Amino acid sequence: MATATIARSCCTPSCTEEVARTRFDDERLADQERVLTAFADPTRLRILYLLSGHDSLCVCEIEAAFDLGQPTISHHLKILREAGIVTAERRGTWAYYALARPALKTFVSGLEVLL
Amino acid sequence: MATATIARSCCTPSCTEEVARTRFDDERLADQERVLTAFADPTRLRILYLLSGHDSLCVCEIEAAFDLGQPTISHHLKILREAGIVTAERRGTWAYYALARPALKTFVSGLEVLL
DNA sequence: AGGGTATATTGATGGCTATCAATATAAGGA
DNA sequence: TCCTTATATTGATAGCCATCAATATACCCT
Repeated sequence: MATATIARSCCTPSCTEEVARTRFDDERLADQERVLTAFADPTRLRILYLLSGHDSLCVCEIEAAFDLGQPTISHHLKILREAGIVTAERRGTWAYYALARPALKTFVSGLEVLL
Repeated sequence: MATATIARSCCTPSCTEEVARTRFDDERLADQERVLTAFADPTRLRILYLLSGHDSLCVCEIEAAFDLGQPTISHHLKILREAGIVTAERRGTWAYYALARPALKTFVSGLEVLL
């Protein structure tokens, strides 16, 4: 019967070396991180859910769903815009926001490579 | 020929009212937000990518892939653990981390309802 | 042109968090 | 038991960001 060998290092040297040498695709990760940061806020996540139930919504309607000042909502919409996951269209005095579904789909697919 | 009517409000009253009345599933959203917050950090995102390429990794190996102190990596691993997207197993002196793939899958599916 | 409404921007501020240094805990070997 | 190594926790701090008040801009109507 073989005696159980006690490991004297946590992993094989080759694995340790390979992990230590890992280089990341920084540009791709920066994009992904921008979207993730846009998602990772209670208000913005709720805005996205709001938009998912409608073709598009006017800013004043979005405002009405929250107990937050108008500049705050405008700030969040800007972050969502800059992350590329919502679109904004001006019609007269009003601005209409909608999900950028293709970009969202790309983003979710990007996460799936982790699985 | 019909004269173009100028809108005097941004949307239909019924839509505006419905949006204003929107109630969110706060508990579900809190879970989702915890995972999103765990994702939305450069170091943690990279840790997840590292883990995705291996069955499991020892903490000291993860440390070696970053220019950060050991307590900082330990802090990030804790956040990932508490979000439920990685698992930790102690074997002797070492701790091995791995992706919690089922939880990740659930999370990604949760995002897909937005599409 | 002037006034009113909708949205965006700016500036200030409090709270959160990524990081580190120091310390604590856990486990194994002598 | 003592020492060493691996990991976790604690405490302190600097930088970031969500929020608001004030202001600016854009657009429409008269």
